[in-house]
Amino acid sequence: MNIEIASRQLEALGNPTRLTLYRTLVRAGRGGLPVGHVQERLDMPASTLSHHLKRLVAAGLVRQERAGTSLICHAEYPAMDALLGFLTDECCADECCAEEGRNRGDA
Amino acid sequence: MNIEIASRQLEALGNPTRLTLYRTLVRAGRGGLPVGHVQERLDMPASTLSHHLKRLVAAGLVRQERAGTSLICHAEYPAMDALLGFLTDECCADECCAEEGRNRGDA
DNA sequence: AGGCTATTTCCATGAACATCGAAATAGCCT
DNA sequence: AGGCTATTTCGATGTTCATGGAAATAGCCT
Repeated sequence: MNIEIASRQLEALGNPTRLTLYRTLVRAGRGGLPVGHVQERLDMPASTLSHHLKRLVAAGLVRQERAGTSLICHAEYPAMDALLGFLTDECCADECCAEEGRNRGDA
Repeated sequence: MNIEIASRQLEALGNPTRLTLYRTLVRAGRGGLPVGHVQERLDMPASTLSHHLKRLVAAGLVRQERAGTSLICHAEYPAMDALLGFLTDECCADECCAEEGRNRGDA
């Protein structure tokens, strides 16, 4: 993980439509969801959805798997974990945070 | 926390310059860092830095405190925690994730 | 092959973003 | 007030993004 990848992933999530889309996939769990199903659920034009989905895939946050004419979309949980870890990673590293109220591990 | 706020915060972090800036503040810990200090450390024009900082403040991820002519910037840790929580929040909610490999609480 | 469904790519348009120099402001100190 | 430092706002420019209709592609099925 590095700044380039992390910022690209955060940017991908930093749009209401895409964040909603991503959360829909996160909620869907490991089974994933076909594109068409997502489209119905979120009620948006197919081309718009496809663009956003492409961004999420390019960022490595979503994986797609073909199943006949449908494409199943899955949230890439490990990627999300890595991203979350990166954000809290070196918290207070320049200060050596020793107080209990605010550490990176808990909460 | 809601989609609007979360996506705004993620968007704020979704830029390499701003993410670097934010991480610098996260590393700095509760003591914070004056704008000028950040500027020297990241070596960027003051106006550019100011714009990015404003975005982070507007997103609620950074707090600023005046100290004489300097402005001390702090990472808002609670906001980060809330955001991170939001991302993993309803993981698999539509599927009832019961397997051990992938839950929202751990890791 | 022909038809059908699912999804993507092409294209265009308006909006928002990133960057940074120059000028303006805020706050101290004498 | 005058001068000094720290930081922000203004203004301008080029870039990227968001959106969605229309056309193209992918993959099945008969």
